[in-house]
Order: sequence, then structure tokens, then C-alpha cells
Amino acid sequence: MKLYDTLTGEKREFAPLGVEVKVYVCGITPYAPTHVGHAMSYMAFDVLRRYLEFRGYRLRHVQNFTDVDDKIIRAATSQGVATPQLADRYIEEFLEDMDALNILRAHVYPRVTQEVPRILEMIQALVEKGYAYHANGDVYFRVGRVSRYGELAHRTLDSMIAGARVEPGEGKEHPMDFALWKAAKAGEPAWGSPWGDGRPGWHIECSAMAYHYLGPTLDIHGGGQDLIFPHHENEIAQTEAFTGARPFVRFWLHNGLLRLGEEKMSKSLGNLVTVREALARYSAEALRLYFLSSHYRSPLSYTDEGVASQERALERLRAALTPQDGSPSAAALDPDPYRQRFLAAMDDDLNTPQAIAVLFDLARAINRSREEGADVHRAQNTLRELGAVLGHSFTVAQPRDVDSSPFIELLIEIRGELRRHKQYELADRLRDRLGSLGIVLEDTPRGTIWKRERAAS
RNA sequence: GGCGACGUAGCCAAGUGGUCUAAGGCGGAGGUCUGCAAAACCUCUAUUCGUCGGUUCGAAUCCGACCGUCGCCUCCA
Repeated sequence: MKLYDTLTGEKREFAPLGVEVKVYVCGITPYAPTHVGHAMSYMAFDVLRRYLEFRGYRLRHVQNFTDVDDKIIRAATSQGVATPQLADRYIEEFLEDMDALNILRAHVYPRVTQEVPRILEMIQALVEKGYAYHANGDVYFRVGRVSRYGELAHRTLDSMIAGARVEPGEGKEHPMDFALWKAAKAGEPAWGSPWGDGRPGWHIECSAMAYHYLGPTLDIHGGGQDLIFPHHENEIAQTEAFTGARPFVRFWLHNGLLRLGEEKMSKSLGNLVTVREALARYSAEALRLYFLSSHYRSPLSYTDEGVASQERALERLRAALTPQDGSPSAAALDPDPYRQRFLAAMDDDLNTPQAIAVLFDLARAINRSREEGADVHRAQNTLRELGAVLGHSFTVAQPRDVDSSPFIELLIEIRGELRRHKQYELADRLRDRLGSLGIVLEDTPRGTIWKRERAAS
């Protein structure tokens, strides 16, 4: 299996260093509802995880919550709640959203507020080694000490300064130096430290947590492309300076960003669709199919038509899984060539668009073979199995509420009687009226089936 | 200004030197089935890959220029 590594800029054969694959994925800063851009990112890493496990690897997945930060403090003050309460609320929401999207939970979700002692240890060590220095209650990382600084972003320190948007910063020796520890302002959450009360800077928490939960070398570190610089660049600098071991990360994986209209979807720009809004309109599977229909490293635009079209596409895959009736009279359909193609696609840096194309090919083959009377049970099992690798179940997620089901079935029964007596006008009226209420009827050789149409407009 | 990515059918999106007269999905057209529908199935729907040059026996795929879009350089998945 090959994975594209941002650091080297090439696809390389992947194998974990030890018995388990060590995966760290950057989590969220919980101060606002989860949006579909997060969903896309975590879905990409969900598929990575499912595929690695499918390939027989054991895996340990750590994902942080940055639950102390300027934006959290600001949001908490403006809403008149304490920062831990605000963070807790959004963390809970985030986990619920991930569950709703069928994204597997990480094995560990460390939080900055619970890791401060370890973060302080790391900062202290960096100061002792000369990689960091103290200035007015802040502690900064000395970027100039790291000759490779900029290697992940493929930039040099000089070229970054030429960009000119660097703020000098009071106590900084070098404009690109970044804070490991920030002195507390009045009323802010703070912890004691050798440099006075304060809180961790933005990047150090990931270094400390990754080191503590996974060790000095990670097999895979993931996140959105917007984290490459400065966040991940700084993680490399901190961790390698601290451990003295190289490389900190063997494979850097970054997903392309979701756009809304012409711009990246982001909290700061305010152009976003929350996961809850999306799930109110579309099924989780349609959203998943939409995201996976594009390669994880490519940017993708979120559009209603796009997700809606996947809702219809999904119906085709589900239809291919409807049970076969009658006993097969022809040779069974052999799904192995499809399986091979699926694996080849996934082995090539998780080429989910191609893998999905294989699933549609297999679905078509199943439908065709079934009409010809061939045994499709094995092929259907393969479709189900490969779908599950992508996190799909293809089950008719019918919000079949107990209240109306018996009545709908009664109406269908009566319509059946009408049809038997060739009272088609009345029968069609029933079907039309149910249709306008969002209930779709289909007359099949096995009888009439119904399903609820998802409102999509 | 610096660094990087991308531009493939009506829409979305794979493919990155010959198997490509380019996968798959949505949409569209015709047909089979059906009381009529729906679903399913079959057939068709880019001789062409932003534009212009170049390299090569051969390019959507490599190189150059140009046009356009986006990302990072500041918080961000």
C-alpha cells in the first residue's frame, strides 16, 4: 500500500515501524459547531483507519482537543460561560456528529487542559536544551536553531520573512519564533509555571500529546492542508528538538480543504455548513459517498446538488443488495476481479473515487446476473464487505416511525385490492397522494414496497 | 511579493508517456419490463483532456509560456 507523504512529496510504500500503526490526527478547537469541512477531513482519516485495519494492521489512533485557546476564551466570555463548559459542550457535540457520520472514534482523545504538566515538561526541556527562551512571561521557540525549519511546508525562513506579514512580537528574537507558553492576562484560565502563570501556546500541545501517547516516532500524522504551516512545521521542530530523534513522523497526510462557493469553508470566514444542517437534509451515507467520490488530497466544493446526486447514486448500490428470490439457475457471479480492482485502487494512496467506481461496476454486474438467474449471494456479500471498508452499510436507513407505518401499509393493502379489480384511477390517486406526502411506492414482482423520500430542497 | 496545487463531457470526478477513440456517479435520450408508473436492466451521451508552442515513434499525461481558479505565508480540518 502506498501513501503520499507531504514532507517528501511522493507516494511511498507504507508499513508501520512496530506492531501497531501509530496514528495522530489533529483534532478541533471546540468553540463552535462542527462543520462539514471537519466531517470531510475526519472521514478521510476514518477510511484510512478502516482500510489499514481491513489490511490486517492493528492501529492506535490519538486525536486531541485543543480546549484552551484565545477563541474559546473569547466565545466563553461573550456567552457568559466558563471556558471548560463551553469546550465540553462542543466536544460532546463533535463526538455526536462523528457518531452520526459513522466515523470511528479515536482510541484516545487527550485534552490540553488535562496535559499541562506534560506540556510544561517538554517546554522546560526545550529551554534547557537552548531551543526555547523566556521573555516577559512568554516562552518562545527559537526557530533559528533548527536548520531544517520549513522542510514540511517546502519553504525557507528567508522566504517566509520576505512574505512580510510576520509580526515582530515584543520579546521575540526572530519574527518567526512562536510561543510555547503564553503569559496569562487577567481573568484568563491559567496554570502555574517556572515563568509565571500562563497557558500553553498553540502548537506545543500536539507535540506533547503525540509523544506521550504514541512515543517519539509516529507512523502517520494527519490533518487538513491548512495545518501544514505553521502548525505541523512547528510540531516537527519542537518534537525533534525535544527527542533528538528523526523523523518525528514517517508519513504526513493532509486532506484537501472543503470549499463553499469559491472559498475555503472555515470558521473565521463564516462561510460554513454545520454537520447538523447537512444531516437534516441528507443521509450520512450520501455525505460520505460525496466526500469519498473525490480524492482526499483534492479540494472539493460543497454543493447541495452534489450531495443530493449521491443520495440517488446510493439507491443504486442499495438496490443491488436486495435479496435474490427464487433459486439461482445459472453459474454464480465471481466477485473476485472486482475485489482485486478495489484493493488496487485503495492501495494507491486511498483512491476512493476509483474504489467507488468498482463498487458501481460490481452493483451493475450483480443486477445483470440476477436477472439472468445467476447466484449473486457471494457477490452481494463482497459488495457489502467492500462498502464497509469505506464506512458504508448501504442499509435502508428508514426513519420508519412506528406511528405512520401501519397506516401506510393499510393504504398499500387497499390499493392492492383496487389494482386487482382494475380500479386504476383510484389506485393511482392513492399512490400520487402518498407520493406528495413523501412516501414512494414501487410495485415489484414480490409485491408493493414503500420508502420514505428524504426531503431535499 | 514568496511558496504550492489545480483547470478532463451539461454537472461532479478518476486517470498522469502507448491497454485512453479517457473509469465511475448525477443529469439527458431511446428501449425492455409494467395496467400506468417506479425500481432494475440494455444502448447511446468527451476522436477529446484551459490556450499556444516544444520534447517524443507516441502526450490528457513530460517541458516552456500564457490565461483562469484555489490554498498556504495570520486563527483554521
